[in-house]
Amino acid sequence: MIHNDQRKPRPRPTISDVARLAGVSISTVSRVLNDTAPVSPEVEQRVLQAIEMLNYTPHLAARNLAVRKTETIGLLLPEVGNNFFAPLLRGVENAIRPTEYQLLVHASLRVPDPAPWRHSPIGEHNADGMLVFVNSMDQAELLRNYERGFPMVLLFFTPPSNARIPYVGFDNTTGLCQVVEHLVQVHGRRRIVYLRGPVGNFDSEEREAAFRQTMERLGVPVYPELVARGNYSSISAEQAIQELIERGVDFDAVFAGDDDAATGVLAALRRNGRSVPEDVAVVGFDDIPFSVHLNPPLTTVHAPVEQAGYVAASKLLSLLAGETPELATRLPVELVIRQSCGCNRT
Amino acid sequence: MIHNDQRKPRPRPTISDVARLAGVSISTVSRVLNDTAPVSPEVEQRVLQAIEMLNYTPHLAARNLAVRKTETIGLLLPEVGNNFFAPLLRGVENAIRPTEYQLLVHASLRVPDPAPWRHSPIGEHNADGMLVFVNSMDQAELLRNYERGFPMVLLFFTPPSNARIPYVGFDNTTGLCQVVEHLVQVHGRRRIVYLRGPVGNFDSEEREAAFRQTMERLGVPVYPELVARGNYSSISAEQAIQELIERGVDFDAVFAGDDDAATGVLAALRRNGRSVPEDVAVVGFDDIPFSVHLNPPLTTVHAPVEQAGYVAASKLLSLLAGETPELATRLPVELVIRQSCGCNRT
DNA sequence: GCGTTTTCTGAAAGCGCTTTCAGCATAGCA
DNA sequence: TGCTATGCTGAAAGCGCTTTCAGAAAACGC
Repeated sequence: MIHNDQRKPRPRPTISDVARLAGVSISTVSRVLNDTAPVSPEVEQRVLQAIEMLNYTPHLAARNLAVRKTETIGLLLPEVGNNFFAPLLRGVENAIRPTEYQLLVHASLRVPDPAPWRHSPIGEHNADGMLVFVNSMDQAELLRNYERGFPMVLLFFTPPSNARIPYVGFDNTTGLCQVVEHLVQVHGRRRIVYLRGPVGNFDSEEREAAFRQTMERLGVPVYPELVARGNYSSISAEQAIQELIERGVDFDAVFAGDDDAATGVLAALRRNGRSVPEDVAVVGFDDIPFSVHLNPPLTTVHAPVEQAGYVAASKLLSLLAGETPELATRLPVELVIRQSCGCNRT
Repeated sequence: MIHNDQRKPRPRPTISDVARLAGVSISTVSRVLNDTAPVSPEVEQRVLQAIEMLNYTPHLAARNLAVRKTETIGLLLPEVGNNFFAPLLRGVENAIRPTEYQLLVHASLRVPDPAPWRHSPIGEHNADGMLVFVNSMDQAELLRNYERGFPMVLLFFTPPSNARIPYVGFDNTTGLCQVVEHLVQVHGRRRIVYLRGPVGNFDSEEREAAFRQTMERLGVPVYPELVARGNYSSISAEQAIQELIERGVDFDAVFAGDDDAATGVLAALRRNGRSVPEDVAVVGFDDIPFSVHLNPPLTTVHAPVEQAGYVAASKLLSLLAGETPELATRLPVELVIRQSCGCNRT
């Protein structure tokens, strides 16, 4: 027996269908839908019934057009699949849930559009405001949106100096300071390799500055051959360390850039027979859930990613409510000492 | 000096503004925007210039309303923060990128709306089609959408028997069969604890059935005290194992449900002084990126999550193109043998 | 040179909704 | 009883766009 799977072209019911069935005008239907004006109980009942019968759902695009709001906020990401993307999104969702807002996520991967007039895939044409992740929007467009008064909040980078756009990030400086001090003062490491993040990454640069500054303060030289390029990923970190070892460079500790990179560092070290933390101590940044399960458990700096998402979304929400949230939020990070630095050996 | 940050109420330019500035009608502007009809070069030039000057961007909601398409596809998730959510999203994005479609993501967390007429936060009112993750939409609504002919494809669960909705999932049966055989035939384990997934989870149930079936085929009893409740999370798995140990239950292997759970299992085992894999072998499912970095490296079943996202999105896209994609796709999984089962000891 | 295409353009009708405005009862008040 | 509040409802305008339709101008055919 053939199952009848014809796509029934029965069009979705509109507000007029409901109105007709209920024997009222569309204005009245709209009113019971939105509770914007009193409607007599019996009429309301009829309308509700009609809605039920037709299985009617209002068409959001039409409503948006009429009220000139989209009720959605956008989240622009440079890529997707980053390991701390999940907690970030969770934070954003938590902030948004109690509101009427939807979340529109777009991972750009920067494929520039030939048509000059269609700017970002998400912008004031389809969102009331947006969360902009570092490196997901070029500065020109950022500024253009700002000029227009489009509500935005920045994640993990600061706005150009003349634009007063709220942002949230981590207190990279304190975090780096703590972890470096720990390496140097507690464990006496001096030849510390510094694995950079992606070029142009805000956090990465801030962290490097803090690193150099702290090292200087502690009177430990930053050996040029010990700062290597990474991009916050496991493989690139693994390669970088492999290369250092092959080049015969001597080092007794590595700051991996982030925890993802740290796993790569651990792998490379293990493969080359260097023991952690005896031969070389390794520390990360972020404290992703897996760090505790690494071998050895990773000493790292805990960055409250979920909270960052929550705070950023909250800021945007308050912006949308016409308030003016605090401009800058640097979330505190915390050194979490496990074993990869040399502490807590069993 | 006070920076002037007044939100300039200058309204966004509309197509009429462009038309006026260019000295043409809005129809003409629309035509150059969409290239839907020939426009003389000089006029086109004028329009383009006006667009440029006004920094005009078409209002998507209005366009959507007019063309009766939203150009977005929805992704409905039961929660966010799942560890294989990132690769899934990556797959979906990859499939979508070459198209005009946007991605609207919503993590539900099931807070039922009191208003009966506003169904899902994402549906035919704001998307042309959607990807439905297991447990993110109740069956009634699924069916209602299906009746309406709303394009959907299901992720990791099969539709109710009478609904011909495409879906993609993993070949759980083969995967489980392989891993269990490995445990039993290669390593001679017999008292295997089986950690379930969340109740009502499709994959979980399919896997359990396969587990029992394979065990029977191999002539190994499934001890009731060895099947424990988990929910594909590290903590719950840790608790479950802890409890088994405290109850004095004897076992020599554990199938953890998924890799997240496996980390919990490893932690519990380590804490109780059981060595892996000597005392107990542990295996997972999914092969998330971290599995290789666990201690010991986890033997698991590789599930192509990103591919699942890609395939699902492709199916939806073809549905939207009016084609009829293959109904069911079970992606092949593959046993990846590392050390936690007892192989490859150094 | 005149009808006939062909090319380009604008007027206007919608898309499905909200919202103002006015209208009509009915209730309240004197 | 007449008057103004009050409560409820519908007509109609409009949100910013696309798309038919028809008209004007230019190009073509003979």
